[in-house]
Amino acid sequence: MEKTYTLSDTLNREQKEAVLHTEGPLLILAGAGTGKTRVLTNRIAWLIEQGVSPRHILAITFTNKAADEMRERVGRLVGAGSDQIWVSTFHSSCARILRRYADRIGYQNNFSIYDTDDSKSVIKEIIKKWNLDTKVYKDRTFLAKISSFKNHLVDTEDCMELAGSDVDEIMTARVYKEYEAQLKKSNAMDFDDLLLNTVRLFQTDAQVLEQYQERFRYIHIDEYQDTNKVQFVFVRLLAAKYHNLCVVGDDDQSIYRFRGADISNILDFEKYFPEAKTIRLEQNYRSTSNILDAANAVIANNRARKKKHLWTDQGTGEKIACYSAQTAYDEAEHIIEDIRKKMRTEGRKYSDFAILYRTNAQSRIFEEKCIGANIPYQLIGGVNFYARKEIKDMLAYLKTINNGMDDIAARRIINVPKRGIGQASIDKIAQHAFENDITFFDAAVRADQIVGLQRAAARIASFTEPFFKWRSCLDYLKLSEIFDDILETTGYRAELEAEQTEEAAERLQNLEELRNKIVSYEESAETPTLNGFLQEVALVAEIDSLESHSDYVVLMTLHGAKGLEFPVVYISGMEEGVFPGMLAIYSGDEGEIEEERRLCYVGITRAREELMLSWSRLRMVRGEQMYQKTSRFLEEIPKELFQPGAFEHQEKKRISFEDNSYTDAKASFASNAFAGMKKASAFTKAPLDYTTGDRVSHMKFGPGTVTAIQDGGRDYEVTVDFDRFGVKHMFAGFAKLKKQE
DNA sequence: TACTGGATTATTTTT
DNA sequence: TAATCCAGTA
Repeated sequence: MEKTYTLSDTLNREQKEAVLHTEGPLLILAGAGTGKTRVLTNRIAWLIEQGVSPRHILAITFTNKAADEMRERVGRLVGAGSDQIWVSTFHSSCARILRRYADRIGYQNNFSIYDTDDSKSVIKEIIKKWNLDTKVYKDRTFLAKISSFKNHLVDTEDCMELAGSDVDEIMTARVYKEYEAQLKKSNAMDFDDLLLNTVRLFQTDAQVLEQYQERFRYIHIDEYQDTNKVQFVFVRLLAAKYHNLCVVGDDDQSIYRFRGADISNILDFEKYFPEAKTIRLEQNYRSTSNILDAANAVIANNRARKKKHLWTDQGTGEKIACYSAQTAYDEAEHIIEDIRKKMRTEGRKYSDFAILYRTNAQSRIFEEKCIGANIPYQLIGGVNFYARKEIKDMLAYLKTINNGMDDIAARRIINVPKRGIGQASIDKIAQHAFENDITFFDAAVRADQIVGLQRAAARIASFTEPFFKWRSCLDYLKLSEIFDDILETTGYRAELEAEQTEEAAERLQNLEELRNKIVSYEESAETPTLNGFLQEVALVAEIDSLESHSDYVVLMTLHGAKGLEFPVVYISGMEEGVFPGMLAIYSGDEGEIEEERRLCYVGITRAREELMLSWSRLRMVRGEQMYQKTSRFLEEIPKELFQPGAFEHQEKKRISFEDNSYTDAKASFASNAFAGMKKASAFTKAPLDYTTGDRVSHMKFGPGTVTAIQDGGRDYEVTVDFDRFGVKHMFAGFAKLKKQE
């Protein structure tokens, strides 16, 4: 008992309340940095302390990394037994359940897990097979729609019904149906299927459901604001028996609407569980008040949210820095320079810094600058390790060994490395497989019986034959040994070695790294299997690779930063069209802008002590230079929170492409930005209807006289002497000057 | 069958 | 800009 006391002593009143409320549904509204992880870990520890078996506790986290951390922290609190708790992500949990029971819903338990690339390949095949016009029907669109259907528990039948008589919708429904058929035939599930099929399993098999309800009597869901419909149903089913469901979330940090996250899950929690208790955590232990005030000011502009008051007693701290750059290059340089300066003057470590940006495409410049400045950095996101060609190739071999029905995997590697099997042959095999309703691999095995393939048969056999050997070796050879044999037997390694290029060397190195991962899996798993390895690999997130104990500057997207914190945070690209992104602006949907604003809130609240916001006037967007206005989010932060002088300096540098008024109506702001962007990107120098000496008028600055016009390449740079505001330089495309008659 | 080069087109964010 | 696609050639 006394152990529990010390444990609760480190908690504030609300936190303690949340820890002690163990029976019945509980909603913890935990603002950024209010110690929700501490509450969760202490709560789990308390449960165990109360005699609840660790076996009966389930905790769903957002990433594998968060799961590991939580398990470790609970372990430190309670000692032995913590390894019995299920702590994992939604996807891993479902995969684990399905590995046992997928056969009850018509799959084999060794099913493959398709990543987005694989799914895309399936869609592409369908589009090709049906000769659809690729101008009209995009794989991306189908994929997004199918994913959305699955997240909303809409099956192919429902989908067809919903489509009504709309031609495009009917086509989508047909593609969806075919896609499902393909995956089923390949004994494969995509990411969404993991959840959907678990729900189906629970709904069709009362015995299995009951078993897991009994097992998970105490359920915890972290980042609840980012759950979608299927996840909600999954949770509801599991909790239906004991009702001991504790969810933690912050509606202001919901940033995954695009993948189906349904904010009403958290907003309406009390509706679904009328007996629910709600506890709000509002004391922030992370940031200084300047940072917190900025975050609060930004998020206050959102309408769809629960009002809350986050506060801190960490002191006011440093004011917020900002930097207005000419180019993205300049911006990166300044940030890197700032890091170096702080390393010298404040005695910081590299790992104190995080550079955040809206899109992965922005990362490259920072990478370059870090290399140039000799700063060790860790890039999170971008090209996933497991998405690299050589990795996917080798995994496809492993998948084909594991699940011969996996057509996507088999097709991927039938001619990799080159075996002289061309598209024509591959199509014939696929055709034969289709006609005889067998798998692609099996069709390849009997290539010698397929009309027109006799000549290629030997080459195809050289592909299929080794698989029989590998499959029979599975029981007595180690995974890593089979891996080595694949590299040798297929000549994959030899082919790369022969290339003698830097790129090939890098690929070889990546393969070595993959081998290391196999070895470490073999060492850590209690019963290592090929199946298990493939599952683990399919569900790792980029963020899982973040090494929090080593000394690196971290580069990542704002999304990636969720749940993390850093002493010093840089948020770059604070420009309309970048952040908020142009899709959000174009959509005209205020909800989209609000999502971006939440993302901004998440970004700001990552900072503990120092925050710098930066933007660039000029930015290269898909090969085109674009001039953009500063982000509206910047305007939403009270000026007095910024470092004194920071803005005067900006004003000068910013000249006046289009003024950003702090007082002006926000509404016109958005439409201006839109107009400006469109001009900057879409047009090439419309002829001007005024010349030097003409009287013109500007929307904001009023009347003035044109004193100079300079051809700036893409646009004219116009100098105007305004009657009331003095001389300003501006680009004609932005200024929208009207000639006065 | 494999490779080259020109054309085309795409852009959030991630399990 | 960068990745992907397609047509024509070896």
